[in-house]
Amino acid sequence: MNAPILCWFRHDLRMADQPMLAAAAKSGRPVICVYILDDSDSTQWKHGSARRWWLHHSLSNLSISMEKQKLRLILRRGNSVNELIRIIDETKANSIYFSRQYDPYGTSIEKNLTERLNNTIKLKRFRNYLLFEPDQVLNGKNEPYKVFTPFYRACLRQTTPHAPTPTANNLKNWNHALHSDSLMEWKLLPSNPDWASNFHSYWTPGEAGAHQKLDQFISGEITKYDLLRNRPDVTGTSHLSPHLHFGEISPRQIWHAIINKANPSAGVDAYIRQLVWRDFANNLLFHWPQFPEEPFRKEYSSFPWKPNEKLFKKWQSGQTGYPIVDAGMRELWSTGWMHNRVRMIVASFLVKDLLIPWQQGESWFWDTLLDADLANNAASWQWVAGCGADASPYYRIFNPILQGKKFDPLGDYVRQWVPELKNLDAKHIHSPWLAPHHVLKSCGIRLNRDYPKPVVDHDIARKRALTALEKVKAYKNSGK
DNA sequence: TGAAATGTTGGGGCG
DNA sequence: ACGCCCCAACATTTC
Repeated sequence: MNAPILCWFRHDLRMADQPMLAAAAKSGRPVICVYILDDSDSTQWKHGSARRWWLHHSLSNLSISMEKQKLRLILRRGNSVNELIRIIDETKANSIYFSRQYDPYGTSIEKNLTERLNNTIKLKRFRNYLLFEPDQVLNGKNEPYKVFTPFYRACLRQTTPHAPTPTANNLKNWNHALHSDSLMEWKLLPSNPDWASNFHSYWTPGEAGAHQKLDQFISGEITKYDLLRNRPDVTGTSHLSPHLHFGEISPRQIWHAIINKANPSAGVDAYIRQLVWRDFANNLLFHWPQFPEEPFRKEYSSFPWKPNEKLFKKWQSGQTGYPIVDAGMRELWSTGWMHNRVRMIVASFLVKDLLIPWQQGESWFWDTLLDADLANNAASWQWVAGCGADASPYYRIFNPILQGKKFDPLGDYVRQWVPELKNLDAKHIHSPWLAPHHVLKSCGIRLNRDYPKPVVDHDIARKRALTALEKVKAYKNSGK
């Protein structure tokens, strides 16, 4: 009669706007809260190194929040379905509540669980990772959208995302002995070397940190978001991405907080639009599970990539000789995050100037980004590579010098992350190899010693990329 | 959520 | 003072 409810936490590591907890509280039955670290599948998309750091702190935080309500977070490691069934056996729980995921691995776990349980246990699936459900935003032909803008319009025509669920405060923990791993045993934190030692000065994982970032953003930059979001040299973005990815805050909470607290402005509209991009990426991944591995546009499988470990390492370590690219890659390494404008620039450079397969860049981002999200990562890399669903009609090659001048006009972003160039003036900082000798000398820069010369000449690389593209066109015209 | 190529304009140097 | 050329600076077209 009073069997406990198993509340299975996934990408929703929060207590507020948590419909599964609210529903469990309403039932009056005791709850067992569990998080499972599932490294069992053989895919390459396990938690990346940076995400493991975040996960550790997020779980630690969630666990403390739970203790305040006399709840306990059970940690298990292993195959999700096996562990859930094990806990069912150990506790005689008769329901599992959880939030739906949209990635291939998340959905396959849900499917396996449903099959294994075969209706013996009540499964209740909640929806709160996205604003809109990918299987409900469909075009006139009842097909998923492949282009962002129509998708966006269709979303805005839907019912407004409902208000956040009130936080449950009368939950009863199922107080019986139940094994939990200790978080430290999972060794999610890096050591030898601890490359994340500096992350705490940029990030506060956990629900409170998420709301702090949101409040700051709403009372500050949001009204100018449309103007500032492309400027890596100023604080113009919300920095919510890792919090969102781990579900420490839900997109609905963000949506409603913005609508209720911020003055209507072009900045607000632009930000909401970006939130919907997140839905769009998940929509693509949901309907196209191979999205992280294969080009959406088939003809791109004929693109003559030139994998090159040496150049790839220079890109990873921020030693390409293009300051805006190197600044971005070093920001990523130092902080686990990179400004979105710069992500596009470094991605374009890898894929178009170096002709290195986009999947390699995707994997590096997956390992180093705290906000690494399968859908967003795949959609963004495919977009830059030109093989995505929403590709532009022309082949877009970013010019790293022009992008630098345009979006880091004073060079402050470069100075912050490429300190060897910090004395260079704005005129030369995005192309130090073009600076006169006396300028370099007075700034204490010896090219190829203090800072590399460009690993490729952009003008030549650009022409090479256009030539490479001819293969794709020929393949397409040959009728696939 | 580009940028190169091409076209147009207008000011200044200069014969 | 005039016409001519040069070439920034800006606008439009094209991929």
